[in-house]
Amino acid sequence: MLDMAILGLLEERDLHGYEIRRQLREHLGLLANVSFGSIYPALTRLEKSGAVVAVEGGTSQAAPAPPAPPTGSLSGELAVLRARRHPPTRSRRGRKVYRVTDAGRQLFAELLAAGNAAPDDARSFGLRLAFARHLAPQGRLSLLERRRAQLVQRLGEAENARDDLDVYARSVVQHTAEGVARDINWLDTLIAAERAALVTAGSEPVTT
Amino acid sequence: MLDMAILGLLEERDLHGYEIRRQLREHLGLLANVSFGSIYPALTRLEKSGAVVAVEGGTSQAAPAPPAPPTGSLSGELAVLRARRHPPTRSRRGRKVYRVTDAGRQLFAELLAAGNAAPDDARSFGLRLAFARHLAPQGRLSLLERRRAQLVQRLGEAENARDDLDVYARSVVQHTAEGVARDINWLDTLIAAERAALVTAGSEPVTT
DNA sequence: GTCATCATGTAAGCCGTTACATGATTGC
DNA sequence: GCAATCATGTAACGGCTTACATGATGAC
Repeated sequence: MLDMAILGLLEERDLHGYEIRRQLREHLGLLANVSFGSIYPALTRLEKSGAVVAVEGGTSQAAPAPPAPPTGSLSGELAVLRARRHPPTRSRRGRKVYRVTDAGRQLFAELLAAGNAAPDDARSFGLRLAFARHLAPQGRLSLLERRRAQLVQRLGEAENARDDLDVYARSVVQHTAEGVARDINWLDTLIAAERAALVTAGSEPVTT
Repeated sequence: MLDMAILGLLEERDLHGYEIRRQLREHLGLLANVSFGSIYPALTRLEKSGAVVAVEGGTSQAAPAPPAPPTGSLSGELAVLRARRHPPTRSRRGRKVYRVTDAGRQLFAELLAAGNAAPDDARSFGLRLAFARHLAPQGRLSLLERRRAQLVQRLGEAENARDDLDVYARSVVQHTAEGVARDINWLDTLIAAERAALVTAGSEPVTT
């Protein structure tokens, strides 16, 4: 899961470990507490497996990045600008900047599509959805629908909402259930949007 | 954390591993997927450390349970009734039924109070709150307030809500933030209730 | 010159998982 | 008598955390 997150971030632009962590915590919010003790080994692993390479950065800033699909990605450009803001000067010592390889991109695609039935928890779902733009339209749709089905089931099972719980336990259970219901509504709007996009895609170009 | 959950459940009534698991998934919803591979070792560990004992059950049903503080616990009694519903007959083979000891109760109290500053994640907080009735009023209050502070902080940090995210990532971040805000509101009502209870406790007996 | 921040890494260990192995009891 | 469910346990491994160790750079 961490691997997927790292590859996903590197798909936008080249990064070093320290930066990756920051992106993870600020950017995504999910995986907020991921520690260096996880990231560096993960990067080493990915490098050994050929999914990423360390570009002896110097001044070489972000790769042009994959031609960037028209799907709303001024994000990349803005990011480059911001990165330039506090001066890139010289490559501060070590700073191993990593770049994703073709193999890495493929691995990312697999990881993203994987768990295509595996009961993914909230975190892994959130992460996948955050990278959903790298997914084919149907892939997005099935991701959303799968998640929805899971939540519906969970809600159903919780319907045995025991009344033999004390105030506190009951409050927790109830609040959780409401949260799940809310998530389902959210998913419904997303699913509707995807469906709409799928339909219009046939006739006219999508305008995000 | 599992230990705490197990002890908490055993504090209501004696249980065997299989039942514990069911309670965990149906009852609490949290820790829904906890597996036997976790539970049995945990029970063994707890038994070795003297926190629980295996009562060679036979027909000996739930212990009278600790005198049960007046704080709304008809739950225990109802539970005993239900347990009796599908016939206790004879003790089906192995069925190691565990009972919490005094040491176990003390351990539970410690575990419950612990992390009294440790940034507890949603799960561990939910679990603690679910067992909040075993906590002193001030303990409950500080549990709630600590959690609230954490969430507020998290929301604050997320306020750097980047606008350079694509549709999907942004949706995830936003939805998550709304969820946190919702949690804070919930905590506020709980905190208010606790405060009110604290105040009235001085003058008249609490009527839950 | 010293402190905060940036930056990388290693080692030990926790907490849980999956997969496997086994067997009793009940219902049909 | 066979399957489904109840019930307990073990072994291997995975992923992430904490704590530790190290050092460069920039600000003041």
